[in-house]
Amino acid sequence: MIEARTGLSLWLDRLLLRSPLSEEECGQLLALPGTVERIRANRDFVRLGEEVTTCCLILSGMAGRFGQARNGERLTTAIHIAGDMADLHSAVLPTAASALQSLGEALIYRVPHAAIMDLAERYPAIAQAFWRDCTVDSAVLSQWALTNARQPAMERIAHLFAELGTRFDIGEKRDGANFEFPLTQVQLGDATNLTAVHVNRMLRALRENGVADVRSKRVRILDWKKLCAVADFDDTYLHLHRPHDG
Amino acid sequence: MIEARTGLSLWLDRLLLRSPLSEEECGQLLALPGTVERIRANRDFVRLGEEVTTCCLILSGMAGRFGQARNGERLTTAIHIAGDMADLHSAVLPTAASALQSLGEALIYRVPHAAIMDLAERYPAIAQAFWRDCTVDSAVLSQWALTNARQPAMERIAHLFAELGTRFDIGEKRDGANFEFPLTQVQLGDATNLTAVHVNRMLRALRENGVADVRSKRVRILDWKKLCAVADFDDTYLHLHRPHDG
DNA sequence: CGCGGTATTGACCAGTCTCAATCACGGTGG
DNA sequence: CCACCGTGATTGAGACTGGTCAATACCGCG
Repeated sequence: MIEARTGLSLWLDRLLLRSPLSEEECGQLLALPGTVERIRANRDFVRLGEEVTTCCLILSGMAGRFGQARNGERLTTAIHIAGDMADLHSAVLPTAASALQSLGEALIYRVPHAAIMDLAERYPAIAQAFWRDCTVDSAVLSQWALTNARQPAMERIAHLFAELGTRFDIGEKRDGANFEFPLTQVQLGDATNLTAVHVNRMLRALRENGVADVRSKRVRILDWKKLCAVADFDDTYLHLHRPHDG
Repeated sequence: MIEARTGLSLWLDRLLLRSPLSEEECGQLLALPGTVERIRANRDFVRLGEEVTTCCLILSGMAGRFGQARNGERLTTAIHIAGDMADLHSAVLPTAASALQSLGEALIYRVPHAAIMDLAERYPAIAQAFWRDCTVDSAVLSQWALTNARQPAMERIAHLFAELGTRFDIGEKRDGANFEFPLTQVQLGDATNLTAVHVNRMLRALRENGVADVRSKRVRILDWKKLCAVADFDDTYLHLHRPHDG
């Protein structure tokens, strides 16, 4: 279970960025029980409307959260990377309003709601940290909605890359300017509300303008400044910087 | 302060739909301190990026939550009615990521974060209720994003009316098929991601098809069945029905 | 080596936006 | 009591972003 431990600690690091927790509380969080599960590429591992009893921590790979219209069209509303508790919200709202799909192959750690809620009940600071984390998620979603609604196609795609790059840059040795990106162009379209055809055209434009090169499941950001300018990107909404220190 | 008491009790009713709370806990919630404030029509009363120290309970009127792109364009991400704690999330994330604007004239009750967090710390069940409520808000936002992204103009507008009608129908004598709606067509466009011109054309179409009549700050739903069909509306995402009773 | 899924490109189409003119209505001052 | 004014509503004509349809190329894998 070394994998799970690493994932929990990644997650804890992120919680600590936003909420102060005592030694004891950290220990309790790192000791959360669960089971590791390997998810094959592009599989739904939480289905829409399902009654869920666990939260899913991403250990490796990526996962998309998405909603679905009655005609079956999907819209990805969040992309989760290793160290994200993808559906912490399900602990208080177990009927999945949005589903989860692996993007490429992924490894997850399923933590029972019971264990999560038990900690929340016994440690007010942990409850607050959970609440806050869900709130940040919601802020990210709100930005996502704004970008998808108000920006043209290229800006939307650029924004997604800028967001992911920034998140990869935090707290790890991963390179925010060159990261694995296992989404197909269709999936990228689901996230940016575009057709695969148009995604393709925009990726070409981004490459030709020397902004970013997306190829063979990998994003290479060529010019971070240009990317942020194109994307109208400002990372404050991600709340990845401690409010009261350096 | 009779007004404030009524608003708090409306809010409590909604909390109780989703979370069980003891007599004592209900009493504590109803006793939350705060100050009543009258907001003139179409005024921002929480500005973007501002450090907030209170949560705003809507006592009467309507308020819009919105995000803003750097070019100043707004996107309304939620519409709040009387009895909604519009920015409960600000209690754990005081830097306003989205602003609040009165839609028409409104009356609000500002509750200090300190009082909210104090209750959350002393009563785990209250903390959980708050967390759950923010999560429902997030689910609503997610549906909003899906609708705005994937549905054509008329469906989006219809969906908004269906959602509001449903929310008005709960727990009060207000009529969900005929309610005050003080938004201008520009503001309605901000919420549905359309221009005022196109909103106007779609409202006409809704009227001509006998679905809904929107005129002089009032929505009249002519045919609820048709409206839901047009809107592809399903109210489960609002979580307005108690999970375990009738 | 062939197959299935993915990527790429082109030609054309459609929903929504933009620009612009006109209308309706509530409030104000004379 | 009425002319005036400003905001919001309504309507038309034309432009543009992104979607649809369709053909072809690529690539990993059995």
